[in-house]
Amino acid sequence: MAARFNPLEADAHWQKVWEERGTFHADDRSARPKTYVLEMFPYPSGRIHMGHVRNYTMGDVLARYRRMNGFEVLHPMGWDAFGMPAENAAMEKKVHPGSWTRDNIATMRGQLKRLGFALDWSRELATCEPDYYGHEQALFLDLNEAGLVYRKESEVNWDPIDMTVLANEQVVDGKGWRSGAPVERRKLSQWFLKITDFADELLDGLDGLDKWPDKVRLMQENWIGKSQGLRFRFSLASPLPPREGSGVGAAEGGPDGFDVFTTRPDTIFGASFAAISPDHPIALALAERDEALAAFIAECKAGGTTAAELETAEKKGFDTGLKVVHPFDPDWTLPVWVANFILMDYGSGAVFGCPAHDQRDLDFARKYGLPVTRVVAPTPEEAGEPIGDEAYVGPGRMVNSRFLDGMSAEEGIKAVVARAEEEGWGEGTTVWRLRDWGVSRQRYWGTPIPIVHCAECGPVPVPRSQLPVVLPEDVAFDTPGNPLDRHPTWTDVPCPGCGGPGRRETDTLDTFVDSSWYFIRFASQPVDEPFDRKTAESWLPVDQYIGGVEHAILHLLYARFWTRALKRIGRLDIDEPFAGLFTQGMVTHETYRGPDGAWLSPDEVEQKGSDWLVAATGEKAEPGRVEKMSKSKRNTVDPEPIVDQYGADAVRWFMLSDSPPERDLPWSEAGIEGSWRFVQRLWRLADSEGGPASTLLGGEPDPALERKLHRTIASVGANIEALAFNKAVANVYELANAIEKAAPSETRSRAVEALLRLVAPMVPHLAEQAWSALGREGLIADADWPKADPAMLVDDEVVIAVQVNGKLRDTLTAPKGSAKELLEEMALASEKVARILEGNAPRKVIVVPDRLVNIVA
RNA sequence: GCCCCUGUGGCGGAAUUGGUAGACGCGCUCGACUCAAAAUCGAGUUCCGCAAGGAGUGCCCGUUCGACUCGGGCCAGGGGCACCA
Repeated sequence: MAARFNPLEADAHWQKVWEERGTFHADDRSARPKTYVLEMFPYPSGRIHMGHVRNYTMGDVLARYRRMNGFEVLHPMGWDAFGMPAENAAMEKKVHPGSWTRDNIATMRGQLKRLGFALDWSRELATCEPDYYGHEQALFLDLNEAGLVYRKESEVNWDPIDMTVLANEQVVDGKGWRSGAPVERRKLSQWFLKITDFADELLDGLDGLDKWPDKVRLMQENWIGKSQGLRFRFSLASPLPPREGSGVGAAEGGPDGFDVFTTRPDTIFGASFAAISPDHPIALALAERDEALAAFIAECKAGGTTAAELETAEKKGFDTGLKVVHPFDPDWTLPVWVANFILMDYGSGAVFGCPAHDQRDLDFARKYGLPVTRVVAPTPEEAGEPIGDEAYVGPGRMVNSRFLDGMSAEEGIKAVVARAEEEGWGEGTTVWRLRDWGVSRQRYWGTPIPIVHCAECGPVPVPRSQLPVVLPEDVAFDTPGNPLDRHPTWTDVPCPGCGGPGRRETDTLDTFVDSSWYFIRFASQPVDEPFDRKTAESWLPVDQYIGGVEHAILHLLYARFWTRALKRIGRLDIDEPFAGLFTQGMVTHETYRGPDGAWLSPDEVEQKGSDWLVAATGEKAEPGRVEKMSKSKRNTVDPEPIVDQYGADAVRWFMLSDSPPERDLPWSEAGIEGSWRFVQRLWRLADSEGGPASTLLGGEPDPALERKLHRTIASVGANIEALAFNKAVANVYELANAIEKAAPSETRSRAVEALLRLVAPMVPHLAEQAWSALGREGLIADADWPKADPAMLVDDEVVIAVQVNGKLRDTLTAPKGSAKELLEEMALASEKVARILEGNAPRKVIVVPDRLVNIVA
């Protein structure tokens, strides 16, 4: 064997062998049990970053481990290839988004291949190619036919410079993130998917996802935001006031009331006002003839929408002079205010204010001098207690509430809902925070929405025979806006309905649609349809999905919706797309700032004593926090040169070591050096067995090493299964240490071979190289995972802790399963114990068999 | 504001159901090898203390023979949602 492991040669060699043999091709018709391991596919931004390396290494270890355990593993890779960065690059660098994207894919594919991932590259897909998005268009039409798609006017963030719609995340302090222009609210006709139809099942389905992190389930639950309560109608005590100057009353047929929603109908007798949103139709109608109100509404809209501004925003209101009638008392009227804290797009855009039991309402009431009446009291004594600065939101019994008095709050809720439904002025309802999914994007680089607009027929679906609707290639980005809008040879087509002049829909689909079904296409990719149902169902759901927590809500919720929608329309009988989910932490690195406050890259600084200096100038530098690698903080580390220097295995090993995978991993030079050393150490260990000449014959058995080996086999497997890679790595180190210390023996030879199998999923190139150097048949990738002998997992002797008053004083060794009496006797015989007891008899002795003896003095 | 997570050596972190805290790695110290260095190998490394011993898992209480682990109350850091009625 060579003295050193040479990753530059070995990596390329084994990657070629795996590829030529098709080692990691997933066979749809395999008789082995199937498993599907998937990492979130990357956006082809240009180059692979450390986050990708970490993500794909984790999935790879699991995929290779399952393969060695007899599974047919589907582990595919593709590209989430549509999106804005390609268009931005087109504008800045004068390249076509398509060629920019495809170049990036080529670069990144090459980088991924150098890491030796066990991927089935024959299933590679890119969402920007017609053979993917054409099928997506077909699925869109399926959903449309099923009534799950609709078109509606909706407000969007419009950037007047870039002439495009911005996502909320792209609006920074009310300005476009790129142009810096103040963002306008515009109404546009947009396409929506009816995700709200699935709100209940998406919520209920979370309960079954027991292999998801609780955190993600909770985030989705909050996002879906189910609120149960009462929706009821307030009647206006008098019609809308006369139109100014006209002397005429409210237009006939005008509103005679409005709906409100509450989760606390029990507090109805604590109502002291009604409040409507500044966007409420009644507010808008009143504003037409009331300049003061119009000014107030304008003021509300001017306020910032950032979290910090909302936090400090004052509760502001405007008394309309209108009154509504209390539903339980025709003689009781409440004033109607327009209030800045009422949202038009939640519930009905109107509420009743119960200041005693809602903090917002209380702040509002105190400011405008409205009455505050307690209607819930935690104890009878507190029934008469006035409300101070804090609303009472806890449980209690109803007071000052007529027929509700004495009930619990829960009983009160039921009673009011029952009465409202009986009398016909309200009903128990569920209100969701979840909104329908607006999928229209006024952009070029996305899946064209397969619709043609016709003056006669309205929006008409493109016939399936004409799919895919392919993006035109000849587009220019020298003018802002969507180039599809000014591309007549593409847009102007006959209406599929009547044959008259039609115009293609120029909106493209949100890229989250692309990622809502790619895992299905990976499982089955026929040419003529999106997927073959039987084949897809044979792989799905994804057994283990791994990715960043930043997708905890949107992507994962959309994919869950899409899967359920396909089920509802009878295309795929899968409820949940991802049975297991794991969200990995970020790769972080130290940060530094120079004397001018500018970020410095870590190799621009050097340490001198306890100070950090700018290497070039000798000025003082300030170390910052260890943060997520980002270009702006200048603390990124490009994986490729690292792979050049240390090889794929050292990088992979580092990604798995030390930090628990769900937590952040701090990158360090010392860490990668350590991984490199360990890879070489594994090689020397294999080498110590003498290469192909090693016979595995003769020598004495080594029972201690044997036990260590079997323990390690069991725990490495369990830890990989649990994705606790850092622990699996620690187990491997322990075994390696034990083997190194062991004298040559038959056991030691077998231990080395087993060790290679154990590390094969993590450092596959080294494992193959050593396997072959030891003259073993075939590939270690095809080898079986070693079996742990259960008999070897138990010791025949155990070390027993001897405590006095719970403090460790001594240890003793006893045969496993020794009687309590024997252990107690042995413990009391301890000199150290005797010294502490000073001849006094112990008050009590607790013996935990095979564990400890605790003497209470 | 509401909800959630995390606090263990110089650092990353281990620790079945409450049962020997600090596995494993990094770093550091000393030693071997070397003309020297790197690599490698050996020993050590929670803190205080020469030692005996004592203290110790963010802080304070509590439950227990025994608490990193369970309960109550704080503090700090991170994340999610957010005038959600």
